[in-house]
Amino acid sequence: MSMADSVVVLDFETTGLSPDMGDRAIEIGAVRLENGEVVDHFQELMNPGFRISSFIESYTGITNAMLAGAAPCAEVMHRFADFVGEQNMIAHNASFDKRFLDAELEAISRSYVGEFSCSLLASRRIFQDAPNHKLGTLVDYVNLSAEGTFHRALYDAEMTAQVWMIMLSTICEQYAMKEIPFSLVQKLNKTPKKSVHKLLSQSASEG
DNA sequence: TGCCAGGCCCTCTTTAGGGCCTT
Repeated sequence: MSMADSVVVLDFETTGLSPDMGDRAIEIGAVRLENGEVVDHFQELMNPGFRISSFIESYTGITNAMLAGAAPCAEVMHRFADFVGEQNMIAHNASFDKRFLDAELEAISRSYVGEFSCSLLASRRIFQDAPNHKLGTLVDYVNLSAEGTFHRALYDAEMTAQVWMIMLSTICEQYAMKEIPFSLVQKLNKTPKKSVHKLLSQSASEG
């Protein structure tokens, strides 16, 4: 895996489900993967400028008291944009995190050039026998030891990264491939389930 | 103030509905 194939696995905690409805990020966590290893990480709380609901406090464990002392979203997102650089990104249900990344970066007139791939869409194709494809379920399914707290940004990003790497290893073993280019995972994300085997077989035979 | 999404995927589908995922 070359430098160009290193990726940032990220996860947002937010005030709700939709930036279009006024929801904001309250925490960003991320790890950078190179050669199948975590080589860097990022985690910061950020103050959205208003009180978060008791539901979000209990869901995430992030309290209004914790956010009162946090830097504003704008300041944190500038640092995160620098962390991401030009790299591609992965998230579990990437469409969710992408919406918040887009909204928070637009608010500070920053942008990114990397592309997203989704571990949820990939797992639905590769781990078709999993009971469901929630992150916590997949962590159990691939026999990872879960010794942290879910619904905190860095921990969820770390777990997503571990599940992601096991997914790639599973593909490599089943199809005798040495590496999985990011472009192939993006194709996989959009391939109908019934065509996944054909896609991976052809990719393997093309070297 | 309070409203509260959206993309994917299946099926009893395509003139649609509902479950799964994310906070």
